[in-house]
Amino acid sequence: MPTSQPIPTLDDVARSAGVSTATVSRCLNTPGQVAKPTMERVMKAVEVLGYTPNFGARSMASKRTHTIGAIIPTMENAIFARGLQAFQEELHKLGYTLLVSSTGYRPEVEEEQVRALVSRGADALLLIGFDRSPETYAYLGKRNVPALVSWAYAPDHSLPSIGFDNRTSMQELAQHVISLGHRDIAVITAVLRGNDRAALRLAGIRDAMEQSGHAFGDLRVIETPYGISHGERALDQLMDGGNRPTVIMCGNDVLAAGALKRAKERGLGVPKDLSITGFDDIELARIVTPALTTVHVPHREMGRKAAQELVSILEKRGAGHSVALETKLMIRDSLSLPSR
Amino acid sequence: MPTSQPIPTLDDVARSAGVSTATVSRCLNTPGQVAKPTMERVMKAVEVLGYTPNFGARSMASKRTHTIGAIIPTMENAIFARGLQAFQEELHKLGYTLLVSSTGYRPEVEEEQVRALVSRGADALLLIGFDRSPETYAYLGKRNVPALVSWAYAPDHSLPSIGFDNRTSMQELAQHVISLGHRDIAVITAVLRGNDRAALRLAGIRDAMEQSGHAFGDLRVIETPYGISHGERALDQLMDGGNRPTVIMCGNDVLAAGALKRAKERGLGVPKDLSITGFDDIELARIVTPALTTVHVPHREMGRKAAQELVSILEKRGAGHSVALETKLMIRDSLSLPSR
DNA sequence: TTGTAGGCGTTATCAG
DNA sequence: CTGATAACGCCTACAA
Repeated sequence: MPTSQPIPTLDDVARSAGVSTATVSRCLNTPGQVAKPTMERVMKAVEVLGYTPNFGARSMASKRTHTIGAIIPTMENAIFARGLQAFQEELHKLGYTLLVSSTGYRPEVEEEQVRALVSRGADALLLIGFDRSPETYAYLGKRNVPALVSWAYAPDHSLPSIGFDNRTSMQELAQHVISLGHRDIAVITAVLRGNDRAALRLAGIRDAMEQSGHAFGDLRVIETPYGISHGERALDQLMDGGNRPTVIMCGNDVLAAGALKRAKERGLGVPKDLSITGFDDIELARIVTPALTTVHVPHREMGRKAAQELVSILEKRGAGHSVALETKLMIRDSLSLPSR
Repeated sequence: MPTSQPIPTLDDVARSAGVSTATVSRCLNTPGQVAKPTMERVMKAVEVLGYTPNFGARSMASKRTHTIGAIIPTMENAIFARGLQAFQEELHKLGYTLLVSSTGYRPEVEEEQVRALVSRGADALLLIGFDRSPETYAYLGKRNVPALVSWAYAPDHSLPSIGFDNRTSMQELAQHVISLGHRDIAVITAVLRGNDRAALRLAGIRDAMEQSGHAFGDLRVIETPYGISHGERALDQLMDGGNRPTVIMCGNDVLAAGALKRAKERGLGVPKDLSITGFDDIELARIVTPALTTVHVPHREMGRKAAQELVSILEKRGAGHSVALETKLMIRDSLSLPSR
């Protein structure tokens, strides 16, 4: 039975090393200003007592926490998991800690989460996309919390962003689809409310259609939550109705994978009878058969850059500037000429 | 240009509402003990000033942070992402916040992370598996930090665990494989160092072989990092050598998906020429063609239960008890009788 | 180079 | 039901 030791404090270390608390604090924070022998005595005491500084006290006294908060829709989405992992690794390198919180794609809880992270002392925040309540923006401004938007790019916005242009990226893919001859297009998109990335991708498809000058059947759009099974169901809805599309463009790879799976189960040849496209280029896209034609997004790079920018805003006290990352069309096998 | 307002404190709220700080604190923490009109005045002031309590100060005064830390190998692994998401959702329901940290599968950094989380005031910790340095265990004991192990189950260990028996789960799958007639088995496993889950799964395969009483070719084992591409490479190694296996059992679905992909590229029919099995049953397993025969692990339930147990340990001040979760064999299409 | 002492924003105890 | 007031553990001038 381990004895529940009292947690050692700076004071305990000071006493044990025979110095003042100020000296111990200096050993830990500004090692340069301490004489070597003193330093050694102190570090020894730290070691022996198993001392770890109390974060709350430290942040209260110094007004800085070296903590950065991130609010994402869900970690279960591979793109966020991957970006966040890179974000946290980079943060760690830079001496910061990550505090995560997820909304579960419920935009209405974001403000509460922002407040929670700020109250926990987050020095700055990483947010996904621009679509959020005015109250949240107001709070951020009022508290003067540095914040950076990712997974989106809009240089003229009040918040700096590090990401990519969802609209033109999807537009490029749509142009390619159209150039192949597709005129009956359907879309499976993530839920649009509170999700500007999804909305912009859909807009990109419409842009491409308009600009092509061709005539199209009406664009059927199914809006559905994130998840393979939702992609499967959406495909059924699309194919059970009359006038079937020759191509289904999906808002992300997961929906596309679901649609693809279901299409095959229904005996449809992909891409022979039906073409399907994705977005994101997660590993899943390479693994399914046929491999998904999709848009590659540099999630890891985005996470890394976001961390660097946030820290630079914090330490250089600058305003932060936006960075556009390149996406890339990944031509694979799930898209071909239309079957009819 | 937003004016950078000074951050309001309890004091500001108190002054603005014409009450003492104690009353404001009570309004926020024990609303029952405050008169209605007072309450309203205070909440109004809170609203107007945009007050958010300072976490550091609060935790310092109350000795409790309502924060639980989790240290996982990486969020990029879907099983952890999923479990963690459920963990955080449940925690949120129970009024707690999650602090995450990842080791990137480098066991040597875990102790530092434990200290970091504890110093940040984590009331308790969630850890993955049992394989860690004695120093880490010692620190946990010394500081008396409640900790719970997940993704593993060992009721007789010093730390309570909520998870499943990796060894017998894999053993069951191996028994099934053997019962089908396979005698040339190869294994692709995650790196074993610091990963008892992987080691136990491998042991489970050996158990099944021994207990079957059959004679086997020697068990070739490839140890490789996490990732689809590593699964692909491992398959090449296995199939480029002489005496090819009739089945490859993989330590997780991601490695299996990589192996499967590569096998198909090499023109091998799966399962006709080669059977492949996975472990975890992530969505990927259902999506690939042929669908993976694997072992289903209730990741979400594990995360949820872990959160509940941890909070119960904290609030009932009990020792915590271990819970074994059931895994389930998922018979799908990537495994069949051996081809020879 | 080292020590002293005040203050950071809350909560909790104890009176009223 | 409400108000003083003493911690909580650390940092940082300022002094020595």
